[in-house]
Formats: sequence, C-alpha cells, structure tokens
Amino acid sequence: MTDDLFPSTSKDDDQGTQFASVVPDRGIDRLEPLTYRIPQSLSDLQVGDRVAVPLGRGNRATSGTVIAIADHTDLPREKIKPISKLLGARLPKALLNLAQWIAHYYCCPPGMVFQTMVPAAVTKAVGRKRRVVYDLTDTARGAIASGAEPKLPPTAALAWRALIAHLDLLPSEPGALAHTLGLKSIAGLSRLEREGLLMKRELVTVRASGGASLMVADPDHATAPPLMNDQTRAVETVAKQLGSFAPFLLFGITGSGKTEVYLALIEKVLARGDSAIVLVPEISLTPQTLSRFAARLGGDVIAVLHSGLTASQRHAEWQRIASGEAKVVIGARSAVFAPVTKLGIVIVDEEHDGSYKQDQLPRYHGRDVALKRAQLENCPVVLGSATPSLESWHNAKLGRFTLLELPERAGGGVLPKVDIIDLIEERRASARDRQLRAIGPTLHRAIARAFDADGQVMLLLNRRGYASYIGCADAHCGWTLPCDDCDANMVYHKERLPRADGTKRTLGHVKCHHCEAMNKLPATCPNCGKRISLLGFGTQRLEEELAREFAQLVDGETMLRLDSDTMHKASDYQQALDRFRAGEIRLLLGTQMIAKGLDFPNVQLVGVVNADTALSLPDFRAPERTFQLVAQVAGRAGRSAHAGAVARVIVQTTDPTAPAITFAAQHDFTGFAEAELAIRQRAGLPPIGRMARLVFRDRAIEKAEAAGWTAKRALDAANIAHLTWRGPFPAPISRVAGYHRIALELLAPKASVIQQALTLLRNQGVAKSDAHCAVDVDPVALM
DNA sequence: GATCCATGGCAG
DNA sequence: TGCCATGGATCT
Repeated sequence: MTDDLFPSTSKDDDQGTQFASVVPDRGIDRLEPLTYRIPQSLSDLQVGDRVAVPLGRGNRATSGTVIAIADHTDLPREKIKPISKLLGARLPKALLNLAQWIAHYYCCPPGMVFQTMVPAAVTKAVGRKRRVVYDLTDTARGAIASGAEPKLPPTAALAWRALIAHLDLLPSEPGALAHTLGLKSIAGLSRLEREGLLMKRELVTVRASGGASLMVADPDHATAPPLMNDQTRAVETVAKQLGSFAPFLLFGITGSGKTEVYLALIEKVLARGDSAIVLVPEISLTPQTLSRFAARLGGDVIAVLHSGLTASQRHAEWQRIASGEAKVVIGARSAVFAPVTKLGIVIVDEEHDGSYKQDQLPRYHGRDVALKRAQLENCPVVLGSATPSLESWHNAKLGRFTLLELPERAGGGVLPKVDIIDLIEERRASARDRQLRAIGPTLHRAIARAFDADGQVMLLLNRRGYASYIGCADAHCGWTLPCDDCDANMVYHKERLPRADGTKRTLGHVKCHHCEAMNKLPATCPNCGKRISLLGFGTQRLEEELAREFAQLVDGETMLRLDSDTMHKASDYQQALDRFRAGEIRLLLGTQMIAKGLDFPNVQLVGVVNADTALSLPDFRAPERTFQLVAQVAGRAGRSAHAGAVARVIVQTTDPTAPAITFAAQHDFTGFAEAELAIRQRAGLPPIGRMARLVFRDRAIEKAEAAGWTAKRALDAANIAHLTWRGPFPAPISRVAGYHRIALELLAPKASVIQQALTLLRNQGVAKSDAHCAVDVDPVALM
C-alpha cells in the first residue's frame, strides 16, 4: 500500500528481487555476512548453496556460502552486486549453524570455517562432467503404465519398443543410447523427443580418477562375532538414545572390541535410515580399518575422506555423501564436516588423540566439534579410547557423558607385564665400556631373548633424526648448535643415499625441526675450535646401534624404521605395517607412528627407549601424553594369547617414579586420571578450568611484546569476573622461522568466561586471528 | 621528483 | 585472506 503512496523507480526494479547473505571464503573477521542480489537465472537458490561472488574493488571472483535469503535490504542499491553463479554444492542447515558456532567459539573468521568445511576440490568442482541426456517425459511414463503404444512412424516406433525393453539405460546420452539399443541412428529417438516422449536434460556427474581403489571388503570380518556382555550392554545403552543428543565415553582397554560396538551401532543407525560419521586419527585410516567396515556394512554405503585421495575422488565422495548415496562416512578430523543429511550417530575413535586438534586456522578440535554437531542434530556421540583424554574423563565423572566400560580383552588375552628400567642405573652398570648406548643391558637382553623365541620386537623412540643436538666436545665450552631462525637446536640427520653401483653413501646434515633450515655439519666448534660431538639419540642412531648389536637385523630387510622421514606417503606406512605383520620384519622401530598400528599377534617385546622425551616438555599435559604414549604402545604387545610366549614391555626412563610411567606400567588409567586431575584442580588447569592462548608473532620482538601488553592491559581494564591470565611471556619456543612469539594464557573456571574475554579482545581489535596473532581456544599443545 | 615498499583499511 | 590506496623512505 505504501508502494502506491511513495512510488520510486528503485522499488520497481526491486519487484521480486531477492537478496542473499553470503559469507565469502576469506579470513574476513567480522560476523556480519555480505549482501548480494540474486539474479533471475538463480531464482532457485537456497540457503546453504555455495556460490561465486564478485568481491572488492577488482570484483575478484570469490567462493562463498549463502547463509540467508531475504526479500529486501536496507543497503543502498548501488553497493549491491549480483551473485555470479552456483558452484554446485549445498551445505545442510546443521552445518551452517555448526560453522557459525565454530567461528564464534574458536574466535576465527566465519569464511575460513566454510573454506575448511568444503574441500577445495568440491568448490573447484574437480572432475565434474556436464552431460546432456535423454530421459522419459511424464507423457511417456503414462504411456508405459497404460501399456498402450503411442501412434508413431516406423523408425520412432522401433526406437520406442527398444527403449521400453531397456528402461534401465535411462538417462543416457543420445548417441550412446541409440548405439546400445541397436538403432541405426538417433533419428528415431529425436522423433520421440518431438512427440513429447523423450526430453533432454542436463546431468551432472563427478568422475573420480586416479588414486588406488579405496576399499576391499575383508571376508574375515563379513559377519559379526558374538558380542561379550560389556559390548552388548554398551550397544544397548547407546541404541536407546538414538534420535536424541547423548554423549558417551566408551572406555575400553586395547583389544576390548570397541570397533565391534561401533559397527553394531552403525547397523542400527542404518536400519533407521540415518547416517553415521566415524572419525579416526589420520594414521589409523588404513585399508585394514576400512575393509573391516566395508565387509560388514557394504562398500557402497561407505564414503572415505582422507589425505590420500585425489581431488576428483574427494569431490566424488563428498557428492556421494551430500546426495545421500553414502550413509557412513569414515575420515580424519575434517570428516566431522561431512554433509550428511540425517545424522544418526557420530563416533570419535581414539578420542584422546592430539591430531583431532587443527593447528592452523580454524583451530577447532574434531572431538569437540563432533559433540557440538551431535547436539545440533540430536543424535548420540560415542567417544572411544583406551586412554581417554582427561577432558572426556572429567566430563564422564561429572555425569555430562555416560561412561561405558569394556574392561576385558575380546580374545581373552591378558595385558602384558610392564617393567620400568631406570636408565641411570643401567648406564652405571654398563659404564665399563665407554660407548653410550640408547639400549641398556636389560632391554638388550630382552630383545635377544625375543629373537631366540622367534618373536617380533617394537621399539618406540619419539625423536626423529640421528642426534637431537650438536655440541662442543669440551663440556666446559658448552656450545650447542642452534637454528639461526628458531629458538631450537639443530638436529643431525644421516641419510644413506644409493649410488649408481648399488652401494650407499652416507650424507649428514643438520636440520631444524621447526623451519625448513638445513645446513652442513660444522667441522669444529665455532666457539673454541675443538671437535664437534653428536649428542642425544634419534631413531636413525637407534637403528644404527641395533644393526651393530644384533647380527640378524639388516636395515630395510629385517628391521624397519617408521617416522615421518621414512614414511612419505600413506602407502609407505601401510606397506611397512604389512611387512611387519607378515613376519618378514623382525624389529620395527619408530616414533609415535608405531603406537597405533592395529594388532600384531607375534610381538613379544615392546620397548620404550626413552619415556622422558615427552615427559620433560614445558607443557602441563606432558604427563598425560606420556601416559597415553606408554599405555598405547604397551597395548601393541600380547594382544592375543600367543602360545608359550609371555609378551613383555620394557620402559626405559631416567624418572622411574614419575606417576605417568608407573600408572601406565600397571595399565591403571583410572589411577593416573585421579592423580593428574587433582594436580590440575590445584592449578585451575584444564579440564577443571578452561583455557585459551594468544600467541603474538612478529619479526620484531618489540612489536610482538607490545601486542601482548596491549592485550594484557585490555584484560586488566575489563575486569572480568573469575578470569585470570598469565603473561605476556615468551612462548616455550620463543622464535620460529624468524618470528618472535609472545604468549598470553587465559584461564577461567567456565568456557563462557573465556568466551567473554575473547569477544572483548576481538571487538577491540586486540586479538583477531591473523598473521600477527593466533588465538587458540582449548589448546592441546603449549609450545 | 619518481619510485619502492611496508602498513592499514576494507570487502555488499 | 588478498587487494589497493596511502605515505614515508630512498634513489636518481
């Protein structure tokens, strides 16, 4: 009515025009989306659609997500640009809400979240093919249903009869259809089109190319083994909650059959017509794991998302999920964003694993996002672990999560005996021969015994390279070789490169593990001119020592080293584990990579070469990580009752009374958790309190410090109740790749208080997640 | 006076 | 995040 009273030209232009709120895929740190006009050609645009829009003065084409559609806008008309085109992907509503929660909770730009949610291959539509196909019209369907043949000239009639005999061929491209129907030409088909019986339409498909085949169903796992009582109880408890939000902590010792619980639950979810998301750490995403799921659930229903996929495979898998064809999604951290429509359950296996936390923007935690998603979609979420994070354990103790326990091994096997060996004692005992060894006499004897009994051995050493630092041979000089650009020592690496004649030459160099710096080993100490010493043990040096001490160990033949230097692709890792399982490899050594390699029945000895490496880090979670590492690797031994052989675990440490180690040796998670939680309680640390961490980085230390102090002063002035903060102080690694790092830690008893502080800092522009400032909410590593 | 480059504001 | 305008520093 007001239209008649106040006619305006722009109103006429606006007739029927709609506007979309679009979040561009950029690190634009503002929570308000941008408004775009929806052109006539895109009138079927929907909320959740991924679109291309012009952005900025140069109107650069940018991908973005439509989060709202409205009939009008208060913005001046001339500011508004039109949406360029649809990108052919649509996010379900729950993911839109999830993205906005993440942007707020983790203090990061919403566009970055959408960019993370939708794989680049999907945005770029890698492998997409558009085909024009023939399909039946409604008239044709009616004719077929009635059984009456329409009146047609001879060629068309011939085509029609051929067509109704092979309806399964539709939709199909005209040429191919004519050929498979045995027609001489497409003339008959085009006549059918003119008669209104066939129509042309566009069919969009994604062709996945390259890469290895994703899954082979493993026949050994085709049928469900009978569940034990605890497993049945766990399945029933969770199943009762299907259709509503309910978090569970499935605490099951290694080998207790957590996977069977997951499978049984997924079967129930599928029976309801719902979908399931299974998160696993990237390293556990092996063909073994996948084939077990495929054998039980059927490969067609499963989609896999992992780093080894080609771009087109990733796109194809994503579309299979979005279309509802694939109902079970298995993947690493980012699979929590799988665009399933009717989510029935989320499973987070090895929920304690640190790799669930993304260490780049957006710094989200896959497990916590899984919990939020389950809450938004009203479904249960099951967190599984043999060594739960203290966060989840605490939540279970408080009754926020329902605790489900699997205290027994499925095959009836027993947990191995763990011996703690004091490295200082060992060195004293072997002081006579002057050679410094990584393996003390006790572990040495145990390895020999395991070989005598024809068993296999796994050794864990959580340090890459040969020598972890380089120093002057003269202890009085005290010089060590640092990285020029980082606050860290250079690590000596010894590469054995093959020569043309088949022999190998040894090439040594020093590397920085924080930046890409690489140098030659200096010949002498630059400080006093004396000799250089290679100090500390890494996996390469351990490998060399083993080859020297045990004649049966030949590198690459009977012994294999597994760390990020030898494992370049997922398939290398896979192949290594296969060779170990087959028994060809007698001894497997490596970093924490070896702690997760499923089960190896013939492992008689697991050795932790130095349990102190993780324990001595300046991070309040160091004991928790040490406990997890020792407990997880110990679980590799004696997974099945092996005839006549008692599996053994030896943990070497210079701190044999450390609770993280003694509790792990007794397989006593509960004891460790109680002791450690008491410590956290006293310090107000997570999970009792909540934490966020700001790291200010700059090439100029004064600037980083100034930013830290500005933030601190803003907090001082804000006077937020129950908030405490520490710093600014230099981060434990105070410089990385030339950037100084100044940290400020926020602590509060509740997450909401942390959120209040971050919102304040964000609004004042003091902490805004960019190149100069990293905001880490619920950090898992404090380095 | 021209040009180079670090810095900051902005994107509908 | 990535672009572009801005202005101060530096070279010719």
